[in-house]
Amino acid sequence: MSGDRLARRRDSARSRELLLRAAVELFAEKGFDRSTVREIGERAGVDPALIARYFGGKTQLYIAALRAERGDTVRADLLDPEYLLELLERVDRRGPGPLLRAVVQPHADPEAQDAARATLYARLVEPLRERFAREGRDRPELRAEIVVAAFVGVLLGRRSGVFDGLARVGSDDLAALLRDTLAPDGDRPPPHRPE
Amino acid sequence: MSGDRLARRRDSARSRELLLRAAVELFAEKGFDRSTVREIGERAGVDPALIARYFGGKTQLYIAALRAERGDTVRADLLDPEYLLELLERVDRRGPGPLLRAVVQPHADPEAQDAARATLYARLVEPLRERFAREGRDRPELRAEIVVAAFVGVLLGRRSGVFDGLARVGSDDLAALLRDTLAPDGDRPPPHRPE
DNA sequence: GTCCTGTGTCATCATGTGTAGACATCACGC
DNA sequence: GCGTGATGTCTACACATGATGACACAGGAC
Repeated sequence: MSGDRLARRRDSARSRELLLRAAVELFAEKGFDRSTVREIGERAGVDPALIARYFGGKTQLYIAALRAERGDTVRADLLDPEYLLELLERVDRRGPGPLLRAVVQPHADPEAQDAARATLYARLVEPLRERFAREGRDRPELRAEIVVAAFVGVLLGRRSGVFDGLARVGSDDLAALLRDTLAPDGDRPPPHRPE
Repeated sequence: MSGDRLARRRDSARSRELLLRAAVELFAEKGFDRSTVREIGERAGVDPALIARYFGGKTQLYIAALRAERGDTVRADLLDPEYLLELLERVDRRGPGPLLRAVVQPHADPEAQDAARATLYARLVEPLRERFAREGRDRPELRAEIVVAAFVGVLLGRRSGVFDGLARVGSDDLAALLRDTLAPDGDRPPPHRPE
């Protein structure tokens, strides 16, 4: 039983962890395509060949990074003011996770695509759907998807370098504005669509 | 004066045009990174080496594609129901343009990045900003950016293969829902946030 | 000590990429 | 007919990428 020590010279668990952490960062910063295994290895301080050994390949590492990011699952939905602000600030600090990227860019690898889909639903769509259903709104799932997609658009747009104001505004400020525009406040009467 | 004839066997203008059109399509379908000059040439039925000759390189071709897409500039903003629906249907038919991709993913090439920014502002942000300013809302530019980013999120999310319902819903249906959730209806009283 | 398994390092391969240049072929003026 | 510039075609290069396997070495079992 030598696996307990942390500062071992040769420690596969540690190498694995370093790779995973670097992968989360890089996939978040540059997306899956533009991140290279060599760069991940360099940031982790670990030989990139170990990616293949420990994860099986770049795609599997991506999926693992997706799962690792999910670790801090929160039992709240986007329309919860606290959660919204927290999410905004987290993205400010650590950048968007690999998950958010998947929302707007289809993956070539269907396996990665599906992992992203499952994670996204569990973390963001489903809580929102529940809220909408609870509030008795029509088509809760579709509404939840729309809000999530819109929200992700704003989050990513903020860092894309394309929007001047969006990049500069503070996260608390933005949170208020977002809830103002995105969130259908409960007190608004349900729109009667003629159909 | 032989440039007038259209069906010439050798016609640089025609080759250029074919390349440009194929580039717009491919950049829209797969994004800048995943599109290769060889594939563009193949789709255009033109030798890819001509890309370098006529445009200077892949990046310059991308910028040209951006400009070409702008051709159908409309004098309307996203909150105009007709324009919204039209945009939705166009994306349905032809996919998101290369422009929309730039909203959520920064480009490696700063020149391309800036071209995307300028085009985006002229086509989408600025009209919305004008509307908001006309309506006397506070921070019209920031609001415009938020709405555009959110809208792009939905458009791209629709095709990312991550959202089930979003991918299936019809564009007219979606347009109604979008105006319902995204658009701050003028008649809605400004929400009084207790804080 | 001597093996032996886990772990790390390195070189290399197969493939795809953008780009450049050499060469061929056409249109057109003379 | 023939040269000349424009246009198109093809090959090759230099490079990056993901993957793989051979080898080196540590660290404990016996």
